Amino acid sequence: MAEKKTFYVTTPIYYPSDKLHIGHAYCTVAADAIARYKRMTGYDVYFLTGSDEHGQKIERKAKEKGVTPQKYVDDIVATFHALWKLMNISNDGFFRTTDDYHVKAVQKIFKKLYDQGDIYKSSYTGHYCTPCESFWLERQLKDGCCPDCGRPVEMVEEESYFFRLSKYADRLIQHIKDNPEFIQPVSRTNEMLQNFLLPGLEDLCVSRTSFKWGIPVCFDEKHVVYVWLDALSNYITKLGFYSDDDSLYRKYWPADVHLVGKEIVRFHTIIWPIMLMALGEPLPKQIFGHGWLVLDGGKMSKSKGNVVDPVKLCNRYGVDAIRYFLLREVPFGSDGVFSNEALIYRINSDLANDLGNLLSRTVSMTEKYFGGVLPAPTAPVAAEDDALIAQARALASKVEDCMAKLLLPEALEAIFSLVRACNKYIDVTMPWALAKDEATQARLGTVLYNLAECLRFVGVMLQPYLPDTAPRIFAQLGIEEGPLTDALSLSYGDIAPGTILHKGEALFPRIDVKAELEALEAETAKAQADAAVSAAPAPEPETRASAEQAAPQAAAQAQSAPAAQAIEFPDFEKVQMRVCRVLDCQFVKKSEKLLHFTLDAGDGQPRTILSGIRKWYPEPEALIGKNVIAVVNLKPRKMCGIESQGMILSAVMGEGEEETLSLLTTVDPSFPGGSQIG
RNA sequence: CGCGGGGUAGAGCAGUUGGUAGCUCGUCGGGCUCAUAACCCGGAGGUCGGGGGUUCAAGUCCCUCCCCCGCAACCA
Repeated sequence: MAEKKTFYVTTPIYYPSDKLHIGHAYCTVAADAIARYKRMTGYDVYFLTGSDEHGQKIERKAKEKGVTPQKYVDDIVATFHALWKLMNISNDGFFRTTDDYHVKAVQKIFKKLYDQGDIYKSSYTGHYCTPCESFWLERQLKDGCCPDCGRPVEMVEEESYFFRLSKYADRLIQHIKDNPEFIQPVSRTNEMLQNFLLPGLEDLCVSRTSFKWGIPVCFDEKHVVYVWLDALSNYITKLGFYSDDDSLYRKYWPADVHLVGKEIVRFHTIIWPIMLMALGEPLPKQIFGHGWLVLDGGKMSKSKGNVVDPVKLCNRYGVDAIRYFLLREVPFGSDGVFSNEALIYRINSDLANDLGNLLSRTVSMTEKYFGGVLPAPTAPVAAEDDALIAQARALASKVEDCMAKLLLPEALEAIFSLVRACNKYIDVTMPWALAKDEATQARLGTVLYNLAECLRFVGVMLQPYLPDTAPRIFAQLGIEEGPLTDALSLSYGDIAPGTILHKGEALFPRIDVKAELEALEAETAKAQADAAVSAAPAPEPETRASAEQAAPQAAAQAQSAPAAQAIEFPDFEKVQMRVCRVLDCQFVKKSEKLLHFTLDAGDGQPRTILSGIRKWYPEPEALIGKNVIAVVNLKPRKMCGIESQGMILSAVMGEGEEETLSLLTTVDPSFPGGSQIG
């Protein structure tokens, strides 16, 4: 017998800084359905998921809790395992970035890339906050200060290792063009090409010295390997790449699909392939960027108390109901909407009304009319039988077509369309009428046989998606796990006449929509109340969003800020401010934030300053003729192609969405442009 | 003119090479009584974002405008 074809599918490795939410569950359930489907159709499958445990955030959270980082992640990773067990996830391996084989392999990878010159040492200049020990990007800074602690940052030059992404960019572009399947859905391909690849890649800084919780660079222990390099490698190190035993790697690599969220498509389609190219290894066949499960009432956030917890949902409605919803509701490559209503409607209409009820009526009638013994299909085949049987026979290949393109909702739709056809078949053939007449017993038997056989097909095809439910269907149909439940030998007419059917519990009890929604709302309200209480004493950045809190907090910061950092007079003297008269003010095209000011700053010629205040001054003409105050000796900087020569001062209150801003325009209008401020 | 994706029944979506506008949910009416008050059928409901053009014929092709959503850039 020929070797089975292999299939390697992965999820991202999740970050154990908190409990997993419904979005993680979605991705993993989708990967699980794919893995199960491939196993069912004869592939030798390896399905990998895991956790991404390094990085500064974990280090810090552990410190806050007073435990070691390892202990901290161990505890959270235990909840990952529990969730995947609960949700019937059939992963073959569970990967952790803290596993020792991984640490060693990543060190070897780093060393190899260094030795061959793809990683080089250089220096990195950035904004550094000493107390927080962190570098920040220009755009992350808040008013030029550390976004975490609000203290000023300084420009620090630090030595770092860089990865020559640029060297491989052309090869990657060619690969993407030659393999349209590589990035799915295709719309992401353009996004990556146009936004990153074609404009030119910058070399990537791939080491850090600002924290310790990571994989040390083996030849320079001050440095820790950049978390993405560390994390992405999981897909090969788990298979034994660069270890004593790389048989799994040789067997399963390259991966058939990396399933990833749309937010990390970029890392998987640029950094990861280039790493593999540099290592001389084959690239994965496909990166699939799935959409998100978006909440009806806005974004999920802890402070709103509306984070959807998959554990609660599974306990309340059953794992398969949740799996079904996730797989059915999120279309290929785009977002799906999560709401309690949508969930309950799906469960009721598809699972309870259509599928569960079909099984129930079929088994009931067989028991009622034939004592539970499946009759033989002895009547001549009628037209309606033909159509139904044809649809059943076509099911497996239809599902296969969908699965080949990872169209999971469509695969389920195909299965449920057979379910609906069965319900219709019952209506058309009217078994209860046939039962009343001795002469139509053979026809009645044939009808029930066809229904049982179609339900077997449905059960077989549902196995990858609803692994708990399929066996329950088989149990009521009286068939054993074996050839009759095997998708590869699925053939119409194999269920034996004489099989004993048993009516069992309802597959999916119907949910009372009104009562259920009320109960759920009560729970949400409670969660929100809890969130409000817990947020008050310890407002973290993430939990600070509620409107009531934002303003007072910002005010407190504003008052304490001057006290925090006293500067010497010479420092103050360096800043030159002047009164400026607004000669002209317009929107900057292609920007939604910037206003373009033309000012008389007493320079003898107009001065251009850009200011990101369009939101508060939607009518720029109204500012013409006013006096504003500006810093005029700030280093000029280009934005949107225009050089801005200074900064206009304004008062700011609140932050984020709540931020309110007012230009300082109280200067006596008789003062001319150029008047000194001091 | 930064790149891309969209605007089709109350909601969510399909509409292949131009040829009667469909599906799921909801709604209204009917049928049935085997079944989990489930199932089946039918009706209502659409100027296919606006305008222009090509064509015997445009949701579909071309031009143009408007609106939404991602990604990128941008608060000196």
